[in-house]
Amino acid sequence: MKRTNYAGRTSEAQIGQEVVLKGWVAKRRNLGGLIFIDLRDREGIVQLVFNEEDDRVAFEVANECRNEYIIEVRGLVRARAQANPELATGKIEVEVKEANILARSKTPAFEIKDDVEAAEDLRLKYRYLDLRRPQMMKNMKLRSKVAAIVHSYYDSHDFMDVETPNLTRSTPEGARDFLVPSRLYDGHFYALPQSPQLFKQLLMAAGVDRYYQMARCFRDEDLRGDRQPEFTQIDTEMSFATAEEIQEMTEGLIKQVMKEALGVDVPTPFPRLDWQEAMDRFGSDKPDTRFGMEIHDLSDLVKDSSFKVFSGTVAAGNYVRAIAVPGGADHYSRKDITKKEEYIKRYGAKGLAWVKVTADGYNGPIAKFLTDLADPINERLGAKEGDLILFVADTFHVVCDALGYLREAIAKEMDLIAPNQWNYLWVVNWPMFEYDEGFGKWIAAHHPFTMLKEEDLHYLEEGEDPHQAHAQSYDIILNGNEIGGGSIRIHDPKVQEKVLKALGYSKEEANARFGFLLRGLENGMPPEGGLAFGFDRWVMLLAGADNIRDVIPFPKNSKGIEPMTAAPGMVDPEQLEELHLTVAAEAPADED
RNA sequence: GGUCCAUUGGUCUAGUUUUGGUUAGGACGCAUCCCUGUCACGGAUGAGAUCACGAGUUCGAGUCUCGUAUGGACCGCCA
Repeated sequence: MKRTNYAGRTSEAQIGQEVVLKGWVAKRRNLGGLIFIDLRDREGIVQLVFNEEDDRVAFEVANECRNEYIIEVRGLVRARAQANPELATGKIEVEVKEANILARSKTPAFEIKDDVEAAEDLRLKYRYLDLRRPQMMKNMKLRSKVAAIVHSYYDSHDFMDVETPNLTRSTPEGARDFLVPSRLYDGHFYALPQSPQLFKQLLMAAGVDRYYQMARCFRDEDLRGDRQPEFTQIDTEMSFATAEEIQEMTEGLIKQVMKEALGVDVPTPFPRLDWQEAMDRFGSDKPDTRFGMEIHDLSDLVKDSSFKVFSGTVAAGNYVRAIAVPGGADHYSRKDITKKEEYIKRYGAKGLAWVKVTADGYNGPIAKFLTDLADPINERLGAKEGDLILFVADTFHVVCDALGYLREAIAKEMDLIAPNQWNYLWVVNWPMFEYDEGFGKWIAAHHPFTMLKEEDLHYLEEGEDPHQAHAQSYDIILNGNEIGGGSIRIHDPKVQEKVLKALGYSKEEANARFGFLLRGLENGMPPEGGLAFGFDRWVMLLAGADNIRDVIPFPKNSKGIEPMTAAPGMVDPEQLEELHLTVAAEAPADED
C-alpha cells in the first residue's frame, strides 16, 4: 500500500476518494461493534471508523490496536454527520476497508498529549515519544521553517554558505573549549569551535565578501534555561560594510522571518539604544521595553539625606537609584519585599530600601528620612498613590543588576507585559573593555578583534587610557533577550597589535595564539564586520517556549547530561591508550 | 565552586506546616467484560506504591533532623 497523503492533511476535497494513510494510534474509542481511531502523523490527526458489520477483518485489526501502535489503512473519505470543530480534519472521517499493524508499542512512559506535562527528565529519556507531541512537532517545524528562510534570505543577498572546521585549535579567552585528543600527535588536542569567528574573518581576507553559515558552536560552560553547551549560530560576515549596513541587512532577515514564519509585521528600523542608556534606564544590556517601570537616578536628591545608607553611598561615588512599582503598595507585603531583598543579595546588593506611597506621604521603615524629598522623588519616578518605590544604593553594576532584575521579575509577577509584542532593538556603542574582577585584569567586552569607534582610536596611544574606548559593536535584543551580536572587526594589523597590547598580551604571546589571524591582516584584509544570531534562542522566543530545550530535538539537561543516550559516558581503556590519555581521577562505576 | 527548591503506583498529583498514629486518596493511563456515532465516548470490575536512598529522633516517620543521589531554577562562568 502506497501512502496517498499525510493523515493530518486529509481534506474535504477528498470526500468520496480512496486514501491510504499511515501513522500512530493516538486514541481508540471502542463502542462495541464500532471503533473510532484517531490516527496521528506529523501533520495532525484524522478519525478512522471501523464498522464490524461492514468489514469484519479490518474491525478485528482495530480491536487489537492499542495507543501508539503504527498502522496502515486503506479507506474511503466521507463527510461526518456531526463535525468536530476542535479538529482541523473534523468535518471528515475515513471509513476503513483494510488495515494492517506495522509496529506494536509498549504502553508509553507518559501520555502523548500537549496538556499532560511529564517530568522533563522523563521526556528527555524518551525524547522520540516527547517529540510526537503536537507542540514539540510544531516547534521543530518552526525551527525548520526559520532555517529555510535564513538560507533563502542570505542566498538572495549574495551571501555564500561556507563551512568551517569543527576540529580546530584552542584559542585563549572566552569560553572553556571542548577538547578532542589527537591520535596522531601525542599530547596534542583539537578544540571544537566556540564560534567560527576567526575563520569567517579570514574568509573576508580570501575575498568571499559575504558569508553566512548555520554553524554549530561548542562552549564548555555551565548550562542555563537559555544556554546549551552545543548550539547553532546564524553566522554572517560582510566585507566593506558599516555597522549600519550590517544592522540593516539583519533587520531585513528578521522582518522576513517574522512575516513568513509568524505572519507578523515588525516595523524597521529597530530602535538603537546606547549601552550606557540601556544600563541607566533598564539596568540591563538587554533591556525589555515591553513595559515601563524604568530606573531613575536619585543620587543628587539624596546626597545630603539623613538616611546614612543613601548619603554615604553617594559620598563614596556610588549610586542611589529606584523604580516605582505601579500599584505595588497593595500587591507586595513586607514579607514579599524581604524575599526580594534576599534574592538581590546574589548580585552583591547589601539591602533593598522601600517606601509605599500613600495619601499621607511615604510609609515604611525609612519613610521618616525621606519626608522632605517625597515630592521631587515622586516627580522623578512618576510615582503616585498606591505605588511601591524600591531603592538600591550601591556601585553602578550592583545597582543596575539588582534593579534590572527587580524590574523584570515584578513585571512578570504583576502581569505588566502585554502579550504578542515583539520588541526588537539594538544596543550599540559598547565599552571596548571591561574589568574582570575574577582575573583582576581588563578583558575585551565583545572579543579582541572588535574595532573601536574611529573617534576613540586615540585612546590606544601612549599615555592615554584605553579603557575609555568604545567599540563598534552591537547586540540585537528581542523582548529582553540577547539573540545576537556582532561588530566591525579590526582590519589594520597596527590597531590589532595595540588592542592586544592593551589586553596585556606580549607580542610573542599574541603571535603564538593568534599568529594565523595577524598574518591574515598583514596580507590584505578588507574592512569588514558581521553578526551572529543565537538560532536556538531566537526560535525559542518565536515559539513562545520558556526553555531552549523545547526547540532542540535532543538537548542536554541542566547538568550537561543527555538522558536518552546517557552521554557523556566512559570509554574503553583501549580507546584511551590510542589517544595517549590516562585518566587521573578514578571515575565512579558507570551504571547501565 | 556556591544558593534555593523538588522527589508519593506507568504518568500527573493530594496528603508534609499549624496533629507524627490514614486501609497513603484522586485523575489519567493500563487489563478484562458490556456497549453501533464517539471525538476528554460511556458503564462495570480489577491490577498496580518497600512514599528516591541511607542514617537519626520517636512507642510510632510519607510527614521532623542530618547526609547522599537525581532533577529544576539561579549566582559565579558564558570574549
